Order: sequence, then structure tokens, then C-alpha cells
Amino acid sequence: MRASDKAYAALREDIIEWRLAPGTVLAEVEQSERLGVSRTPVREALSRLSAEGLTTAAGGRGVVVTDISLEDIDELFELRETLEGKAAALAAERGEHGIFEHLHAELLDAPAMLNDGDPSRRDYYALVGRLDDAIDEAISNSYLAQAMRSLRVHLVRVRRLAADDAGRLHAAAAEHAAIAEAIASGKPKLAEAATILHLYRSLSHLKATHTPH
Amino acid sequence: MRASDKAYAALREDIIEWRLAPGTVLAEVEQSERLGVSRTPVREALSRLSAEGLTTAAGGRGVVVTDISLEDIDELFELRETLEGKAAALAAERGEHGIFEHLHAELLDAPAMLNDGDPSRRDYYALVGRLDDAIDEAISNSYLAQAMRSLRVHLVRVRRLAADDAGRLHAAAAEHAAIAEAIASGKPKLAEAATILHLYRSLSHLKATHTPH
DNA sequence: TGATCAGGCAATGTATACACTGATCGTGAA
DNA sequence: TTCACGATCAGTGTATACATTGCCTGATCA
Repeated sequence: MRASDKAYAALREDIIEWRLAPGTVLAEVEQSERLGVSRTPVREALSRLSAEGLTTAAGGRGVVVTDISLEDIDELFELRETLEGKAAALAAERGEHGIFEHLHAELLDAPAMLNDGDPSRRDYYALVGRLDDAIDEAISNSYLAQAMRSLRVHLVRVRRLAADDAGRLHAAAAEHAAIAEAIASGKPKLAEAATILHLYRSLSHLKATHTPH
Repeated sequence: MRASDKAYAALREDIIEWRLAPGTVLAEVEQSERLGVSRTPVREALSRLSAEGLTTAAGGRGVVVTDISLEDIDELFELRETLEGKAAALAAERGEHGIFEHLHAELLDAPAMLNDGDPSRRDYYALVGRLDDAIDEAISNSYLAQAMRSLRVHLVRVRRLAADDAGRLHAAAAEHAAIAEAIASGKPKLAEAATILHLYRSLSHLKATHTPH
């Protein structure tokens, strides 16, 4: 593994997991010492992070972890609704129905994962991730897929502001199942509607349960 | 001006203007000699370009200019329709009407610019750019604005595949005027429709007149 | 006492030397 | 003649030394 990849992965993880709070200044020398690599790969890592929007170049004086808060959630979800709604519609038009039928069946069984402890909950998140991947694959539009990928990074950050309780996860699983079903049925409008409904509920839950920092 | 900025600007321009064809391998040493800077700023420039999608890291063996062709146009416009349609609608909801009324009036006068030579044609492009900027400003959604900015880079590239004749430019000016008018009137649906119509016509023209490379 | 200027310092920006990896070309053997 | 193995080399990956910039601090003058 390249040193720059290591530095990038470590910093990215630290930012997403809120171990590096927004506004934190990431000095090159400091980070290179902390991560055990030289300044060069750190610079490349910071450059990549800035391109993603996780950090912001602070004019000559290092880069800082980009600020993100509940204020950004509305903007974030506005874009998310646009992109993922369109993606779901396209997936319904172009996707292989069998794949989504299978995902639908799995999502209907998902609540069983959520009653147990933490380990199987990871399986649930992985299942939702597979639905996202299947949609990305089905739309066969690399630009749209790319736009959604870059958006999800920021979503993971704001998500950390809220706690996912079992009740919400059960509901979310049902919503995801509805999306998969709509795509499997080949109904674009329905798939888009199910996605927008899901996003709206996620947003409401996020706003209702957030823990201020 | 920093050397890395210089290298970035030069390479970006060369790629967009098709002086560097898709598939061209950009070796670090070669480019550093050509641009008169050392490898370090060239590396940073290439890193930024790859983040934008203009170049692609070719696994250990340098980076290559990302391939783009007519095949990509449909994907590109699919995303563009989604983003810019939404942006126009939001601008109609949130923008200051006066600004767009003014742009509308200017766009109605635009055909006068297009009868003359090349210099005033640049003014026309600048005017359209101001409309884009006004929409970006009006939507007050940095994530959406960012997504559109990164999309426009690729659009400029494919645009070079087609020649803009005077007839098309006249029509485009009228379409832009319609968009500005709809936004000024505060009608989201109308603004979105006008935008989608404009994009569809641009796409048709592009496909009809492209010169194969 | 406050403001301004100069000097130092810390951090980034750039260049270059060195390391390592993957490819290509040549040579030898089957 | 062809295939395989090895050596050379080109080119990237990393480290570090040097240059430059901008801020901060302290001292001096008004």
C-alpha cells in the first residue's frame, strides 16, 4: 500500500468519524509525524480530501476540516433527492429486474437482523450498500454515479450527528424494500416517489433526533 | 502565481482545447520540462485534474487524458438535465427577480452580438456565463452548485466536438431568455421546463453537427 | 501609551535525490 | 525459431533539503 493511500485513508476516516472536528487545522508536518510518513504523501492526501470537499484549503495557512452541521442538511438532501430520485427512476427503466427482486426479498427479511446485537446490524448496512451499488450499476451513467458517490461522503458525516434507533431502522428497511420493489417492477415514477419518500423520512428523523455538538 | 497553479491551468486548458487528445499519456518528467516547473507542482496539478475527471490515473504508469466522445454525451446530458432543471426551479423560488429580469432583457438583445465578428461573440458567451452564475447564486445550495460546476468542465470538452453556427446561437439566446424570464416570474415548473427544452435542443444540435475525430 | 516597522520564525511551496516497481528488450537454451 | 529468464531502464513514489511567504512579536518612536 502506498504511503499516500495510507495517509488519505487515515485522514478520511478520522474526519468522517468526527475524531477530527470541523475547523481543525491539518498542518502538514504535524500530520506527517502523526501518521509516520513524510510530507509528500500527506500533501497528496490533503489534496484529494480537498477535492472531495472534506477539507478546505485555508489560503496558504494549511488546510482545515470543512465545517458541516445541521445547516447543511437541507442543502445536502435537496441535491440527494434530485440525484437519487433520478437514479431510482433510471434503474427502474434499465436495471435487471431479477437483481432488485432478490434485493427486495432480502430487505423484507432485514428486520430480523435488527433485533440482534451490533454484528448483524453491520450486515444490514452492507445490504443497503448493495442496493446502492445495484442502482449505481443499473443506471449505466458514470457521471451520475460519480456525483452520487461524492455526495454520499458528506452524508456519512452528517449521519453521525444522529443516532439510529431500532425503530427508525425497521422503518428504513421497509422503505428500502419499497424502492427495490418499485425498481424490480420497472416503474420509474414509483421508484422515484419511493426514494423521495424515504429521503424525506430520513431527513425528518435526522432533524428530530440530532445531538448538538 | 504558484507553479502548481500554473501547471494546473496550462494542462487544464490544453485538455479542454483538445490540444491534448484523450488517451494521451501525461508523464511527470515530460510535462515538468514542457511547463518549466519541477515534478512536484506537476504532480499536484495532475492530482487535481484527476479529481475533476479530466485525467485518469493509469495504475502506476502515469495518468492519461480521460476519454470522452459522443458516447458520453447522453450520459452527460442526462445528469445535466437533472441538475440544471432542479437549479432553475430553485432559482425561480429563491432568486431575486430583478436580477433575472435584467438578464432577460440583455438576452433579448443578444442576437445583435451574434451578427458581428468574433469579439462580440465572446460577449455573448460571457452573458450566458453570467446567467449560469446568477442561477448558482440564487439556488443558495453549495452542494448543487458544486455538482454543476464539475459537470460543466466536461461539457466544455464535448462542446468542442460541434461547431456553433449563427443560427443555433440565435435560437439558444432565445431559449436562455425564456429561462431567465421564467425564473424572473418566479415559476419553478416553467423554469425547469424551459431549461429542459433548451438542453434537449442543444443536445440535438450537438449530435447533428458533430465532426468526428 | 499606542502605533508602526523590522526581524525572526513557522509553515507551506518547490526542487531534487534516492528507492522501488513494472516493462521491455536482448540473449540463451530447448 | 520460439519461449523463458534476466538485466537494464524508464518512470513513478517517497523523503528531504532549500526557498519563500505571511504572521507574530517586540522594540522604538511619536
